[in-house]
Amino acid sequence: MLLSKSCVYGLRAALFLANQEEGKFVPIRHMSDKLEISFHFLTKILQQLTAEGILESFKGPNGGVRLVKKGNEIPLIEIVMAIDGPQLLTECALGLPGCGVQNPCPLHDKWAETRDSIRDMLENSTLTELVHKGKQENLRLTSESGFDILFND
Amino acid sequence: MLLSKSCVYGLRAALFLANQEEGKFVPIRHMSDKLEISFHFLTKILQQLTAEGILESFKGPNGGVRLVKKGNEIPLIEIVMAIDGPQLLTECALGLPGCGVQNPCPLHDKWAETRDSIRDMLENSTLTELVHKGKQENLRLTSESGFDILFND
DNA sequence: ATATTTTAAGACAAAAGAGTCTCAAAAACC
DNA sequence: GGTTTTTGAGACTCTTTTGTCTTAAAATAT
Repeated sequence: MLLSKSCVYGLRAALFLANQEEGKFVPIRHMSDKLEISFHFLTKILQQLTAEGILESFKGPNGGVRLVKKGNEIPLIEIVMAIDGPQLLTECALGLPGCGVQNPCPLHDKWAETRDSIRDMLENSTLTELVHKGKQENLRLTSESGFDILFND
Repeated sequence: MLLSKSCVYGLRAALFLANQEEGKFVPIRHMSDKLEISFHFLTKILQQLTAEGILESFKGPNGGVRLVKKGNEIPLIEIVMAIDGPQLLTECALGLPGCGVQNPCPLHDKWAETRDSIRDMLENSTLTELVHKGKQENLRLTSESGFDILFND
């Protein structure tokens, strides 16, 4: 698996937030319902994103979480780094510690190329970009429903 | 993590075998010592490769395992598919079941591209190719030693 | 103040991945 | 036949990931 489940849930939630009215706090319970993710689990994941400064949270009635920056300023890589850490883009494909240009494994060069294309994808896709694409084509954010679920309450 | 640890160990062992005299059975104990992988764990992994028809095994003195095909006929993807299965190259990046051209998630197109570049790398690198590269430049197959460990007994 | 709504924190449980161990089965050698 | 060397199969343990639950703390409203 490329991304952990936590990371995937974090990405889905971030896309959800990027589709909301800017600056509005959205309750995690609402997101967990819409995105079909366990409330407590999602809470834990979003706490990480809050700790990393990607989200802001507010307690109490009308509280919730929201993006600190605008969605078009947040590439996917930020979410991935915050949750899964840099391993995906730094680790040796053969698992050898300290593999790098100086002391490579036989796969190093080829893997470095592939890794760069993963990095590029994650750096060059912003939340807003994917939300627009998703809305235009009514693509899916859950196993069943498309982006429209984010509106019909 | 892109590949599971089992898969990485399987790849290292396959490279080791591709560097041995063709047709010779190599005891797993010998490989586990050289590659610094737990004997029992490596045994279990290589049993999978045997079950998948990538290795042949032979019991008793002078027994061991060997590659069924020549190393230059075995791309890395064969080992990866045998151990980790096709998930890496089929699964949706957002974890949505049934994501595909018909019913894509917002990341589908970009991820499909990236995934293709991973597939290409794994399809276009053969064991022999990496062994040659490794021998020429004395690259590493373990955390400490280079390819020369495969010779010095 | 008290009750309600929300996130925060952390204990706990279940499942999957990684790794160890034991015993059986096959082959070779004596 | 018995001993040794090897893989095969499976039970078992440890660790990490995933997921659940409980309680606390902050904010709001009445």
